[in-house]
Amino acid sequence: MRRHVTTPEAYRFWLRLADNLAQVEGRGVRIDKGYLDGAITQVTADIRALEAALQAEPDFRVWRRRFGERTRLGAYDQVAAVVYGDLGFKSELVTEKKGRAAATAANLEAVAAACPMVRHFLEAAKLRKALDTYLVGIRREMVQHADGLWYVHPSYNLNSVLTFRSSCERPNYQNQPKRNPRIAEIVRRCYVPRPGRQLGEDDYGQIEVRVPVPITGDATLRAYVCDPTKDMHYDMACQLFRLERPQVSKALRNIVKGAYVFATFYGSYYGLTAKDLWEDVDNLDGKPVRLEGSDVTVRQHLAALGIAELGDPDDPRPGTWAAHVRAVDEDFWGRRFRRYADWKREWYAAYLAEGGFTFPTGFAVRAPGLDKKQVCNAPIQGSGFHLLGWALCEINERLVKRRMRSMVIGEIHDCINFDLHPAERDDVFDLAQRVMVERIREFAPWLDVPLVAEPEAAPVDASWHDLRALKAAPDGRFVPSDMGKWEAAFGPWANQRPTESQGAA
DNA sequence: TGAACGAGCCC
DNA sequence: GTACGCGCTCGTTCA
Repeated sequence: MRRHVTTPEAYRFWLRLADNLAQVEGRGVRIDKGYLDGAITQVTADIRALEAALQAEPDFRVWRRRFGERTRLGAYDQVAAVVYGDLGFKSELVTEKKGRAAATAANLEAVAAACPMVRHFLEAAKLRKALDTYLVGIRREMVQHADGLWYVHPSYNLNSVLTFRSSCERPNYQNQPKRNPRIAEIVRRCYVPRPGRQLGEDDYGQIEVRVPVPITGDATLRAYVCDPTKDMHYDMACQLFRLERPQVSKALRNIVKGAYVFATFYGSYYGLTAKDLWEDVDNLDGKPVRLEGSDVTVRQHLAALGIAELGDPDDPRPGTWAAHVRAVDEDFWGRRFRRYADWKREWYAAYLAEGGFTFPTGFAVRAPGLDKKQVCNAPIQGSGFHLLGWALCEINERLVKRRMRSMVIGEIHDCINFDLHPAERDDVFDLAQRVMVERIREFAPWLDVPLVAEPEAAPVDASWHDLRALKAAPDGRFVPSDMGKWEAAFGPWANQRPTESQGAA
């Protein structure tokens, strides 16, 4: 029987990463204090306005009657008690421990159409999250440097995650809002580069799909990440919704990617994914999703095929959406990704027999009582982060050794964040490309699939919200992927050079 | 005062 | 038979 012991190389790598992340913490990320103070004032006022509108609704009298002086306009349990207890709406979801009607956005969204009070509550709740967790959280952690400017110093941990990823706190730089455009702008505009410089990122593309290829040996997954003409999210969208690829919009592909493909790889199943898909295609920011280049909604299209209802996920009757997604699940694991499914079974069985498992990066887990999902996800998520961590070490050490002015200022699991000197921008992205895509094989010789690095940059002196994708031009320089959009938004690309006083590199 | 809970944000 | 992976931070409630 194999004994699972972390290798000396893995220990050395972990200490090296701790050293490099300590340097990253020491530098910190600059904050636009003037903007932050203004944003706190503005968002506070916006919340007050929504609270006033909420209180003006007739339904609010019921809330007031129930809670009186204890009324808290932001309390989830209060709005749930009023809506599901007093106003007669039926709750679809219950809380985990106490089994009460859940006040989640997913549950309340169904009520909001008929109840303006709930609509105001949900809108205010989003802004409160932005204000309390993010804006006020940033201000609490902000310190002034000798240059007179303000910075936060997010702290990275390498000892708190089961899968040997990092975590981050005070503030958590790894969960700053991104998906909701309005909230993302409010918060990300706080983060700015040092004067005369620009923020940059380099992301590992699809790392969580590439890493399992050598681990599981799945040939279908290998083809998806090696053949640029293949796209598994489009393929799954076609299969799930019985469409041809030109009929699948980007929006529908993204829904399938998050609500089906990744969820299923992570261990979910049709009982949950069918419900999420059913709801998501009917409500993308309040609107139903339509077929590409057509007025027909996805729900209408399914109805025309004879699939008109979700059905009971626990007992799916033929002709329901749940039964259809169950059949897709069976095809997903039984045919399409058969080898991946076999690997999961074998990997978990070996864990039960041996009491542990070892990542390809040399990290060993010896812990009883882990379930199959944890055991199968850990080596993939953890190893993906280790690739990023090794690249961060190489890049940071090189930038320091060459006394470059550009610096690594953060890390978010599969991406590295930079504060760039404009004159060094191309050198940094070139270095990152070579380390992340080519030299990474020195660290991970087991990696037998190509990796891709996806660079992004914001204009000089612009905020984290203004990042845009770059691509390598034939001359080796990095230019905006969409030059037209860049220049429409930010002016001539030629302006993204160092100022006179900064000189050349 | 601290733990538990429920909620929402990220990859 | 399966039954969404890994984190951090917030406000409220309750002992």
